[in-house]
This record gives sequence, C-alpha cells and structure tokens, in this order.
Amino acid sequence: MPTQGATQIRATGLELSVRETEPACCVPAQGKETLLATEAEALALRFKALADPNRLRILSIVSSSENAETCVCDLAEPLNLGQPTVSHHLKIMVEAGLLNREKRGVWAYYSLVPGALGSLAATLIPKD
Amino acid sequence: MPTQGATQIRATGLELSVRETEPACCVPAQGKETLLATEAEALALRFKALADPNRLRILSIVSSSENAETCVCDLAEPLNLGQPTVSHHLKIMVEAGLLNREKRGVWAYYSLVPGALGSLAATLIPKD
DNA sequence: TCGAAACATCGATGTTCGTCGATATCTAGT
DNA sequence: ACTAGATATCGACGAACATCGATGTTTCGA
Repeated sequence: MPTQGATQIRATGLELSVRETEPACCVPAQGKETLLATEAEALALRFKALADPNRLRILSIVSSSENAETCVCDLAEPLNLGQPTVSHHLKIMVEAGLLNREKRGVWAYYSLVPGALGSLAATLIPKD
Repeated sequence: MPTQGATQIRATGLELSVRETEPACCVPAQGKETLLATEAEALALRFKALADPNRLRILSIVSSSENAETCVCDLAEPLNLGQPTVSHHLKIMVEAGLLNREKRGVWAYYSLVPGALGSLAATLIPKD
C-alpha cells in the first residue's frame, strides 16, 4: 500500500496546496513516457547476456580471434569451464542477438553479430 | 605458449598429423590477451546493474526528470514496486557507479553519474 | 556400418537475485 | 521530547541462474 501524501500531489497534477514550505519532492516526470515495461524487459534480456564474467570473456575471445570465428573447444579450456557450460553461455548470447552460430561439419563456429554490441551501447548514451 | 600451445595439449600423443585437409579448428587466440578474470568480474558487476527491467526504467525516469534528480517516492508508484524494493535497486546502481545519491532533509535525491553510462558503452564498441 | 569426436540438451544442485513485510534510522516540525 | 514522514536495512521466500555429469544428436572417417 503506497503512502497517501505524495499521491495526492501527483493526482492533481500540479502544486496547488503546496506552498513554499515544501521543496517539491515527489513530483514525478511531467507525464512523459518512461521506458515501457515491455521494452525494458527486452533490453534487460540483452544486458543480462553481458552480466556474466565468463560470457564477457567469451565475447572478448570471439572478437579477438583471427577470423572473428571461434568454436566451442577454443573456449572451454581458457575459461576453465566444462563444454556443456560453454554451450549454455553461447546459446544465451545467440538468443540475445549478440552472436552468430554457423555449423560447419562437426564444428560450430561463433562470431559477433555486426553492430549488435554497438546498438546496445547506443541505448546507453543519453544523446538522441 | 600462444600459437601452438593448445594444439599440443589437445594432441596428447595421438593425432597431430593434421595437414591441409583440416580447417584448423581449435586453434585458440594467438597470444592475444583475453579479458582477465578479474576485469571481467568487475565489468559484469556493472552490466548486472543494467540487467533488470525495473532498474532500466529507474534510469530512464532519473535521466528524463526535470533537474535530473529523483527521489524514491517518485519511483515506487510508476513502477508498481514497494519502497524497500526501489531502495534496493537504487543501492545496486549507486554501488555500480551509475547513480549519485544526495540526501537533503528527509528526501534522498538520485542523479546520473556523468559519463558513467558512456564509459560503460565504450567498453562495448570494438573500437579499432 | 561402426566408432569417434564435437556439440547440444537434460536433470540435478548450490547459489544468487528480486520482492515483500516488518523494523530501524534519520529529519523536520509541533 | 514527541510525532510523522521518508528512506534504509533486515529476514524470508520463491524464482532464476551457473555449473556439472550424463546422455542424445550429428558428422566424418575407417
């Protein structure tokens, strides 16, 4: 249950009963739309893909590899992780749209989705 | 041990007779430093602060507020969250270096740390 | 056709996380 | 000092997560 005081001020929209005694806290964003819940959820999904140390290192390895292509066996060893764990992390980043997966023969090659990290970064800078 | 290092590890006395027939998989990054575990952990901590829908909406509200300052009571209602939950999210983002907290009287005002989001975004762009 | 290798998927487990209610702390005004 | 309001902290609970071992799937070579 929310408290009453601030709610009334908000409901009426402007500063009617509040005199100079109040420093006008709890006056929310002027009706402007904030991030919708659905967009926030989608964005959070992509940041969640970056919110793990091992996934960041995977990205680092993939992006610095020779042809910008890496297979699972290249990752498990330097990260000290089991192969199923690496596959799991890769899947998360593929589903987040950060990595491409291409299967050639027995191997699966992973590469950065061009511009994916850039567009994510663009959502962070306030300028528009 | 960069270039050939992992190859001999994988060999283990069996098949190192691979010639031009193989596309040379499992040849890891040639000596290129990947993200150290400690840096990855620190970076992941900051991305973790962005990996929640409600925290992203809090950032959106804070950054679009009039004076770029918001108090807790401005956030609890539009997000449909309890006050303790909002305080908890704010604390996480303050500890991640994304938000400033300034207490004036009874209220606590939160604002963006200038450049914090920008520097985080900078870690995402491949940057050549 | 069989077996080996690379990778994905499944099931389980211990940990972290988001949320809430209750409570503590801190401040301003009476 | 006392009270009321804003915020922080605490303890608990359910959901989500990272990791692992075991197993399934696919591909290639013998």
